[in-house]
Amino acid sequence: MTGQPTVLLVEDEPAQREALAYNLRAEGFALLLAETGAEAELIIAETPPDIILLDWMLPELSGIELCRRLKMRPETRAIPVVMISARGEEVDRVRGLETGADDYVVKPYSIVELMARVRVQLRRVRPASAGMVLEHGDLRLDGETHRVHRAGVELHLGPTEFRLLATLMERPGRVFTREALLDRVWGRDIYVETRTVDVHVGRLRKALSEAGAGDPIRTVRGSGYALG
Amino acid sequence: MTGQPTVLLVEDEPAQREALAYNLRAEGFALLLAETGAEAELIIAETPPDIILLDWMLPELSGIELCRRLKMRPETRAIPVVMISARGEEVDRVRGLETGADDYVVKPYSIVELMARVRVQLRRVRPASAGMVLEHGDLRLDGETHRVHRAGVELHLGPTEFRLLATLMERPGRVFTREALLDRVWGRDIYVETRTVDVHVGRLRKALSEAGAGDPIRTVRGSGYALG
DNA sequence: GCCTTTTGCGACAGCTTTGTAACAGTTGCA
DNA sequence: TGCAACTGTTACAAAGCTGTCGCAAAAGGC
Repeated sequence: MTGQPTVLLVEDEPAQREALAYNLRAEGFALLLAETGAEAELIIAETPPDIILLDWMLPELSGIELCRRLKMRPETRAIPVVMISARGEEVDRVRGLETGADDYVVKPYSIVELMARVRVQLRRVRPASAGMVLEHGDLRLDGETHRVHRAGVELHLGPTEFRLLATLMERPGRVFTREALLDRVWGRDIYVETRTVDVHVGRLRKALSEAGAGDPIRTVRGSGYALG
Repeated sequence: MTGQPTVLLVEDEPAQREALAYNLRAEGFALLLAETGAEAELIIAETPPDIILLDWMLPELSGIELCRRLKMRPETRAIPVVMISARGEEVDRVRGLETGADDYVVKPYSIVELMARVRVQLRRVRPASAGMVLEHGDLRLDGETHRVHRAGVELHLGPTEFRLLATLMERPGRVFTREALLDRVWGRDIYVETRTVDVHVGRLRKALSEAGAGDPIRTVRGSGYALG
């Protein structure tokens, strides 16, 4: 269906818009631009983007209001919205997320961080494993039915263990650091102890061992974990 | 282990400097700032950074001249320099690299791209960081899976031995002094006995000997060690 | 050949990293 | 409400790795 993901950037200030647009294009995204909330709504109706970058302060229809509207309609609800705000108060962060925004960036923000957040949101919507069937060795993970089999035997995993296994299976053999796993499995801004990863790997191993022999997860001392 | 890498940013225009500085900090780099070439030289002498971001246009001592100077002195030659330029002609690109700059970015540049280039350069200096596959003779080291094979046989290395081998394999034939190895494998600020290197080379040799015949590591009496 | 310097390497104590059970807090649901 | 499943943290033990020492062996120097 699509090549690169489509990003809708809604920002009224020209300088900001150009800087962001430049970096988004350089990242290889297909770009849609809107200066006002109303304009954004038209574009969304016509060409639904994969993700929306939304400035908080907009003339006419404010970003926060637009976001609320989007999250009300079922056909646009699924599109992730990343809010960009000049204000940094905690209140705003909470309010921003309350309106249904999926993530939130406060100026001055790091472009690299923003790009990372965009990528995280995109991964959420079109994750490599969503609807995909991952196979490796005697393992089989179905992203659509959320079922996992080992050597034909179905095994029961909790949500976190499922995502953990899916992440490892996306790139079999590759070593993931605990930080990378926290990032991909738990999410960027959640703070959890590094060691929590170990515990979940342990749980995953236990579940796997009940369906087949041998440990498919490799511990790489000093670095992290890998599949196979 | 090693702390975060130190980046020296030399840029006279405040707006540019602040934007870059912000993004570099957000990436977790330790940051040194200089506004002029002369200032940069002082800082480099005092606290050698891991990498230098250098604006082409600088008052007093121009970026290109500073770069040439740095590449002349042996003690600063190894520090990678990434030039930032306002002009985009091919001529300049070539000239920039001719002066010894390791990479080159033309304004307007994507911050993400710049960061990527910085990381590439850092990886060159700090070994074994990324997913490179190094091969030499019957040896094969995969940075992504952290696996090492000799003549097809997998061998098990501890983290330090792995990094040591990776360092040697990055420049086969080159003789590394014990100090250089301590610097690259153990990290700049850790103090360990010089002789510790010998012990680890010994361990590495032992591990290698279990997978194949012949010692691929050469001892250069009075100097250090080299691969092949 | 003898003496000096340098390197190889076994041994070991101490340390860091990892595995795992236990526990308390949460959430979702009947 | 109570229950069941799941989560994150902690503490402790086990495993594995590290750095240093000491002495033997090797390599030069003369």
